[in-house]
Amino acid sequence: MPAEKRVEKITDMNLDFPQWYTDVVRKADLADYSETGGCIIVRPYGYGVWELITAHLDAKFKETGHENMYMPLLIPESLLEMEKDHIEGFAPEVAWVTHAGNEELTERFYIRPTSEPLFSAHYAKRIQSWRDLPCLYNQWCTVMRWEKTTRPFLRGREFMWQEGHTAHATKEESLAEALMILDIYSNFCENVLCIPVIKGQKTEREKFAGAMSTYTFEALMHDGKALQSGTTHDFGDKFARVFNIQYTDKNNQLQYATQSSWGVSSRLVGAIIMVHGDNNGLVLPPGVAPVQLMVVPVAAHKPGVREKAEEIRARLAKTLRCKIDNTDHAPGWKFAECEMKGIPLRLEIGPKDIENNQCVLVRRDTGEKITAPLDGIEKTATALLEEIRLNLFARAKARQESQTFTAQSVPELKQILDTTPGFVKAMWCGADACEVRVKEEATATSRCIPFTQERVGETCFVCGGTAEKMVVWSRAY
RNA sequence: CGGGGAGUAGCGCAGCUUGGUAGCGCGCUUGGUUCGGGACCAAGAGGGCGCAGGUUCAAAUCCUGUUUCCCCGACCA
Repeated sequence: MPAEKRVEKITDMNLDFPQWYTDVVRKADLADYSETGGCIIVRPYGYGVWELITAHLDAKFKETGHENMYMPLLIPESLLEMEKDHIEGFAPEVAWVTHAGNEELTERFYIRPTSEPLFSAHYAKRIQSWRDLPCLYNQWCTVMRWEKTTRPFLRGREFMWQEGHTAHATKEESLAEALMILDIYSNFCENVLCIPVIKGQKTEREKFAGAMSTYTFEALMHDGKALQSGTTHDFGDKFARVFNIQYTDKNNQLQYATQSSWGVSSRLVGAIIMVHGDNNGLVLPPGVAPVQLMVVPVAAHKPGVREKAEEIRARLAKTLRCKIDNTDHAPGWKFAECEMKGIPLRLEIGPKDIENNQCVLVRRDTGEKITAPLDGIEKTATALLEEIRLNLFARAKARQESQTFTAQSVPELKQILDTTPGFVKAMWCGADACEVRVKEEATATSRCIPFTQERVGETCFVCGGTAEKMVVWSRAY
């Protein structure tokens, strides 16, 4: 009893969400701070989650015809001159390489914040004929953006991501690509990460620097703030005209190629934490849990327990990611640890269970304890993991719906966000000035123009003009 | 970039007001007893106080500069 008081608990998420987030990151051992300012150390457990994310997505990219390749980390300054909007968007956060040893370089290089210029320059060389199209490339790498404020996984100076870059013959094709990838992303988010998302298009103000149109999927975090979880961009021929990416079509006519780019980053790990986590720590969706089931032997010193527990682990390891906790901590410590790390299922087995040829399964999502026969435990565990997956999504979906509102005026939007943060749907006339006013008066930004439109009012909620689109607004990370 | 907070043992903190050469809890090591919700006893190891200057006989403690981290805001791909 006094022992329990000494245990450092994580901060209550309802009292101090940012602190809770940091506590989870560190106590679940996902990441640590590094000696390099603004850059985190991704610990093996956090990297394990990322590896599973990459494995799922990489398979999807390949299924849809994409190939992985790798571009240099450094980009010569000369390429920076080329796409004006793009550069203006990135320039403030670009890090430069100016010296080699003590020698000042004649041409400076910048560390990629994203690789559109390199891919575009490459396409300009490689693409000659309609037969060279499409080019469907992707690279897994890290990028650098010199952020002023950072948060583990959510915003860092260097972060892990994937950037797809494609070139096509027509505007229809580059648009179709951007939309198809958006579906891959959002399906992955919903089915594997169990995070419900709203898909839509970014407004002119919020779109990617240099893009013709940007598509996004937005998720709602536990504290009611939105997280842009990934984006896809259709460039049309904008970059092609700057980089001179031209090909000869079937009619021997010179044409500009069209392009798309798309990316998701290790920010998804942050989304998982903030959507599913609770006051006991992390809650991992089974699909990306490095350990899906932890076997915890109870009274391991008693004859036969350790052996039996190991036997169960070996059986389960054939069908799922499974470990056994053979440390000499007390069982209660191990239980708490499993919870902190978000392991979806815990299997407790002790002398009493062995006597009855059973074990106790504990769900991380509900805390429910289930006594299950050892015979057929593989099937029981697998079925439970599937139930957990469905429940996590259903739970997050219900919360998102309960935190989605509509507003008829900017003061109403502000009032909602000040009291019950979430998504707010409101009609918009399409004018940039109105969007700016929302930002100034309610400190909210447009998250997206959802693909699934509904009319939640008759006129623009800012100016009262003709309502063009329903837009989802919120405060965002 | 603006406002606020903080850097003392691996982690969480106290000590700075009133300078005298660093302490507590957890963790760690060893031995023993334990083991179904963060066990207990005993014996140990470990830091010179973010960094750089300055004042002083003497600096975690005072002064100056600098850096890193956290929170809020601005900015943001």
